[in-house]
Amino acid sequence: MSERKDFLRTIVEEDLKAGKYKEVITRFPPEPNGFPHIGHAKSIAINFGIARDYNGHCNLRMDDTNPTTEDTKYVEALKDAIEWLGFEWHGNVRFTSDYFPKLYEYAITLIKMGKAYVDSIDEEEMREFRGTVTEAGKRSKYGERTVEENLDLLERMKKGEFKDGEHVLRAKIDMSAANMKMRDPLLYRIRHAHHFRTGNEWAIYPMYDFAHCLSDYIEGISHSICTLEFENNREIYDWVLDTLELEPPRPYQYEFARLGINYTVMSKRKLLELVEGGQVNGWDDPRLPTIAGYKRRGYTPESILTFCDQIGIAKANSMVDVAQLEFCIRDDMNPKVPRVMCVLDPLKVTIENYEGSEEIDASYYPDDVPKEGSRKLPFSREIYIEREDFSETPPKGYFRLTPEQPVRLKHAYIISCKEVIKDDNGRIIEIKAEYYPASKSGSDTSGIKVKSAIQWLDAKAAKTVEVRLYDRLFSSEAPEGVEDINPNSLEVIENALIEPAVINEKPDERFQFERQGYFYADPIDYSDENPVFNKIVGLKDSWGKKKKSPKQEQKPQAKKEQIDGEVAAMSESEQARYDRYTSELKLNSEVANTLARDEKLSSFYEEALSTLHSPVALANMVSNEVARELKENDVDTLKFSAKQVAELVRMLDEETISGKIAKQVFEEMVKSGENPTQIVEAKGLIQISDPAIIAPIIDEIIAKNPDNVAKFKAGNTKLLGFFVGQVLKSTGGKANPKVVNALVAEKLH
RNA sequence: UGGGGUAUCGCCAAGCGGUAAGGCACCAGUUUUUGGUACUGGUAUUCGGGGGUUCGAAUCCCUCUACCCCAUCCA
Repeated sequence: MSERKDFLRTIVEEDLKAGKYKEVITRFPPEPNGFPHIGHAKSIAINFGIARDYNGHCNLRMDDTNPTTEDTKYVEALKDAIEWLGFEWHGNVRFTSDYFPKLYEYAITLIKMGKAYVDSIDEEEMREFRGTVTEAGKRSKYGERTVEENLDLLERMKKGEFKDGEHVLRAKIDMSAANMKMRDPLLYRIRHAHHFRTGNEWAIYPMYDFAHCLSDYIEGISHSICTLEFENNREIYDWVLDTLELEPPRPYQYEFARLGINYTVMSKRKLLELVEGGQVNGWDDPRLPTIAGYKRRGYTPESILTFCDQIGIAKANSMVDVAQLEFCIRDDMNPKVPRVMCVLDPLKVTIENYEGSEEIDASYYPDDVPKEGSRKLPFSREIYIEREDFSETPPKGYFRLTPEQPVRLKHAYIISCKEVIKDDNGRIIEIKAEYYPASKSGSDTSGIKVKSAIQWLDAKAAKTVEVRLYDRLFSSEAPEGVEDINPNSLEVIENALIEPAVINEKPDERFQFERQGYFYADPIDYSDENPVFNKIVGLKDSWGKKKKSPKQEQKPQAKKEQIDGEVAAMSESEQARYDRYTSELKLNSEVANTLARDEKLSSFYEEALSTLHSPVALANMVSNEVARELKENDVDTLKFSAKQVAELVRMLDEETISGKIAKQVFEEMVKSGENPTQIVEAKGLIQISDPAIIAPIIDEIIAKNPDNVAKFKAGNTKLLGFFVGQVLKSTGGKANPKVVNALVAEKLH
């Protein structure tokens, strides 16, 4: 478990501590209507991860309430994804369809309570009756149906007596609710369709908002975690469970931001378009962000999970950089995978002073990877190197082979270029080279310094392989659709060369092709006759980057100008109050404004003012602290009174307590409604202003923090606050901060 | 436009009135027979803007702005 908690884990811990649930039970509830992608992986990591961290469990539930879009092949894909990621669901796979009978019973209960009715208007009318975001809707006349009528109709709907769309069951809530979702949401619709599990048994199917909360409840879920777009649905979730007066405990819903990654798309619709439009080769195309795609490409489950862990969980819509994912897979591969040599674009090199052949022993792992294993590298007169590793006219900073610059053949000898052979078009077709016999890797006595070591392959022994190079599927950071597709996202190299050990010995299925990247033996297309490797990800390439963009000028974008909107005008009475507050009571305009514009606040203020004539201090307290409490509550639900607030301010005025303590006392009043004087007395919160008491505490703090003293003296004046904070902390907030400030400043100078 | 959310470095993200964590990316240096890895150091005088409260504000109050979600018999 990561030691730093996200907001969901914080909630779970609080609930556990409060004894709200015996056990944490989460669920991963996909609709089986598409292939899971890395966004699902995030949700899986959260739900299964939380269950694991708190010794609870996580269910897998297929939310199969819409028979027309769902299919059993998707449930298999979903199960595969979870297993591949290494999680285990609790018990059997659950299906919302398992609960159809129970759900139906709950619907009947709701009807009997007068909380649901059968509506029989058509879709168009329903839309009209729903109103708009700014206008209230109205209930159809069918809302008046009797319980008996509703019961009868629902039963006949279930039996299949009506056609699709003739009737629906709706919750009877509020057609003028500000939350559109609460305007009598649909609970059931008629659907004469074949369901992949229940067949033709049901003619009616529950809607998400009805089925989901109850399925959670039925399974004993404690924390129902979903994505942000369901925030508005939470109110129905609560309404259904509360209205039914179910036996506690009941689940609560929490939302987090779904995952977005740049240069790709994540919506089911867009993914489907790509697959069906033939832009990619199926759901497991390695360029797709589907779990099947990552798996086929060679990503490991560990790397995906690490990624999910690194990006965190929050509520801000965000777009994660693919570089973060790429880092995770590289980081996972680096210490695990054998290094091997592969040449993608071969250039022939003839070593003119070499006769015969030999086999060179070479470790699969570099010195910094503590793993054992090696293979034989055939070596003879004719070899291939990467075309990019030779340059006749090298750019500045080029480390590889040139007519003037020798290079090491990795694990073998140093060579230098003697002659460049070109064809009629001026294309280089061969290099004539010379090797240094004394330079053999491991026993080099030549004393020749080279700037780099390159991969190479013996011409006769090298094996031909197919290598598939993948680049990002889209060229735009936030692709809209097909028009943003990167035309070069797939490059197939049919005749790459690889060392024979990779094919013959098969030391692993994932490799680092030295200096190129990590590659994976394609699980489907690979055969001994036609080996195929997928590029998982390239190595970091600081040379390639430098070449492409010599200087990446990062101009700091100018701070964007913010336009201030109009502030709503004050009404006449508000204006009158404002004028009186500023002129008569000498309040500053901001405080007066806050008070004057709020009916509740101003009357509270004036009531307090009648007890204590301290207009400014009172105004500050009311417009800041009391305002917070009055935001969501009415005056009569508050536990404290205006009189008590006045009392608190009086203590402040008399300097019995500090402003800091006043806040603390106020919090207490909000919770308990106790008198401020009593709170202060009971907790001994009276302010300490005597320097004789404070000074020794400061000395102690200074003695304990020599580093910070030094930093302060070096000019970090922010640290004054640190010292004041420490002193206040050790006095329980009671030290008079003004005195502390003065004393600390004095002692540190 | 009503309601519900969100805003902290180029990208994620901690932070809950007392020194602006961390990761990715980036830059520099050291090591290196991978221009990889590893290691070291550098990157926010400032938290969407403006006010206010406070000895002290990213954190509390007011206000403005931008973005996301909601008017499927989808989930």
